[in-house]
Amino acid sequence: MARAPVLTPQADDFPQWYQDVVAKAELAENGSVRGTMVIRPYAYSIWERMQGEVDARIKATGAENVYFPLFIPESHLQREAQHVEGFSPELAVVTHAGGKELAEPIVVRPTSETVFGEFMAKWIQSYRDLPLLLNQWANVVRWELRPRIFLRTSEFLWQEGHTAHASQADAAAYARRIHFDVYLAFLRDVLALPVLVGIKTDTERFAGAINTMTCEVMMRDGKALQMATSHELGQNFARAFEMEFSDAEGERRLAWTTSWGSSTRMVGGLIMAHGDDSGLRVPPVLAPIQVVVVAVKDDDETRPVVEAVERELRDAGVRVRVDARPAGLGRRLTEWELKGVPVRVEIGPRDLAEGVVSVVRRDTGEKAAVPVAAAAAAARDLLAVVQESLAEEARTRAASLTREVTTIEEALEAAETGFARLPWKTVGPEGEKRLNQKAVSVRCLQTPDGGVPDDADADDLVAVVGRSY
RNA sequence: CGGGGCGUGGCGCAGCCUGGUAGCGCACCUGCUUUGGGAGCAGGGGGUCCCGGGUUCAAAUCCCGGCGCCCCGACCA
Repeated sequence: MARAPVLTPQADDFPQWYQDVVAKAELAENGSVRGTMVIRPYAYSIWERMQGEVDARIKATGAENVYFPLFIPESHLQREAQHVEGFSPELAVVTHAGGKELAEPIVVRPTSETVFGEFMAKWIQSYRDLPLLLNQWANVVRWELRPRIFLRTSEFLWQEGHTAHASQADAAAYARRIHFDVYLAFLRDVLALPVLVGIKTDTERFAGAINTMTCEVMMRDGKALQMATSHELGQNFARAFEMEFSDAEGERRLAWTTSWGSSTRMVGGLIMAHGDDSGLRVPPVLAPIQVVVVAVKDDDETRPVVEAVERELRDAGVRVRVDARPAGLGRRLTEWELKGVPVRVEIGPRDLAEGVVSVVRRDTGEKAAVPVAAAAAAARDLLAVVQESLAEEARTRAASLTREVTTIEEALEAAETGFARLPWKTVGPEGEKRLNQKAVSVRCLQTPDGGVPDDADADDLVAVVGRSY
């Protein structure tokens, strides 16, 4: 049956499609201050699911949650030279409070390396205090030139981890553990995304870091989105904040620190990596609502069946929602499609007369008539199928839009539709500049087998280049 | 900062050129009928026309000056 298009088709205008989804699926709206956003209940529930999954993985690495203040003295930020330089253009600064001008301006945190540095320095006296593994869930503010809802907002929500270690090797190993066991695992297993892991080039590296690792994901329009980063900060922040400890031999030594973060940007990535012309497609493992049971008509015949299927699903541990609202059926189905609920069970008189219900997959639209008694099990079993199918589709798409090339010219051409892979030594800082002039960037450097390089100067590094958000 | 566009009920827009009762679609409220893909009919409510000044008998409309927002590029999770 022909359905009126609800959204601007992706092929017509991808950015417009994105805005349409955000609005029509009731995910978020612009706030009253430029660049800010109001996150609506459904998107927030997705974020809460992300938080839960990421938080559990962070804690499994041994880190503990804390909370640090929103305000940072301006002088703090200036303690690490590259750090200030990197962030000062996008700072929001408080100059007045309590009705008068402040003696020292207060910065609204754009990230918290500096405050964490100050306090971690106080808490670390001995090698026995190391490693110190902290994480916080917070909001940060960066006055971006061009805001885009979820992808780049002036204020956003994230988690930022800050750790201190006794040796560079330990810091490096921990940063990698976070990168693989938290970020890569979450993006791959929960968000069903194909992830490129690698390191950033000098120009793309975090301000103040000696090494930045990234998780890059291709969106459906072929552009890249950085979905999480982990930094080795060397001793730069430890030095700036005098983070010293006595080692086993009684020698005073400087700690090695890391920081790592992932943000509400991931919601935007989820939308753009899996969404189709009918709206969001939320992977079942993540979905706040995994199955929606729709009563075609809320009458005495369907109600008991709806309730039975709901109970059975709930008992099976499925996150289920019943929709027996009086609104027209078409409107309701459209809404659940926009919101990307992975599986729908439709229960109505026509099916019930034959003892069946309809079980529908959101990812493919495939519809099956299933006997009432088997409905809940069928819906539940579909969750794993949809999860894998979304993952496979994203994998295939990314692979088909990635080309192995040998020259900058070819890379530029490939970047018009997706990614290009080529030897880093044929790009180099000069080639990187040329790419940048055409709005193409080096997303990451990988080992030939797609791993994270341990040696940034290795001869055989592969550069993955593309356009990005 | 450069380039485009736009400010008119909650949302999307028309009206402006050529000044004269503020309009349409969606949404909302009430009732009835409906419910297998954005329901139908009937009735109803809701407006500092971005702000300030000017011209005029009369300004959403013309003139001057502000402000704000959105989109496309350079900076970034």
